[in-house]
Amino acid sequence: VVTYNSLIYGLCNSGLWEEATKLFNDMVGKGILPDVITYNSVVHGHCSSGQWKAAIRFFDEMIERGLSPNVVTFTILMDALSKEGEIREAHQLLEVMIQRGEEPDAISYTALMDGYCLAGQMDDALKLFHSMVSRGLKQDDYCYNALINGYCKTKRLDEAMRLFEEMNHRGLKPTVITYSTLLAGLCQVGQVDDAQALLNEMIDQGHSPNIITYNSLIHGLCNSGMWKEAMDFFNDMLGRGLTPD
RNA sequence: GUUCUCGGCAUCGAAAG
Repeated sequence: VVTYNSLIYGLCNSGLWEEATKLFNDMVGKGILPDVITYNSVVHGHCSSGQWKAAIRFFDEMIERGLSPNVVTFTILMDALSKEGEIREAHQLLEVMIQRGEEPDAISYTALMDGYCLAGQMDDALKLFHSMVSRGLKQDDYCYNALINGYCKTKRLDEAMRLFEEMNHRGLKPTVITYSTLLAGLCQVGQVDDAQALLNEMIDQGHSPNIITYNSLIHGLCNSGMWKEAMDFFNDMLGRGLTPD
């Protein structure tokens, strides 16, 4: 079943549904029953290509076959709902899983928090962030990044920077994603000097800005009409050997 | 050496809705 799971995961991630279905039937024919991981792979594949109906079809089928959705299954669905902006539904799933005795983990919480962050509902996101502690879950760099992104999107750079410092204090290492998020936020509100300083700090800390980092910077600057500064970063990027896309 | 297979965070675009 591990062999089939690996193959089906790969095929679903590439959107090769026909091939995946063939293997799926193949394994059943050989007496190897798809398990919760098989179904999770298929459901996730459909979710990440926006095929919500198909995802639900497999979710239902899985239950019909007597398999219990686990924390990963629920997180896949919550993540998909969050990204679609159906946060109310996503949050309901969190309640459902708790009622069923499936313990949500940090990944589940981040998926839902990200939904609130993308929707700009920062107080709801914060509530979840705090409830992680009461559930004994560790607040990791992923969930800090999601929150920071939310504050950047809502142009509350003070809060975003506060969280950035908090995560440093707690020994969590900011990643290239953390820096890119903040740089984009700073540029969008016109704090170009702060962005420049942070970029320098990032490099000092041994993180190389990538193409997305520069795209974020340039996009933020152009968005606020600062095309000159954007050109500076563009040249900077070329100087670092990055190829614009 | 957290090691058989599944889930969470950043830019833009396309598709879908």
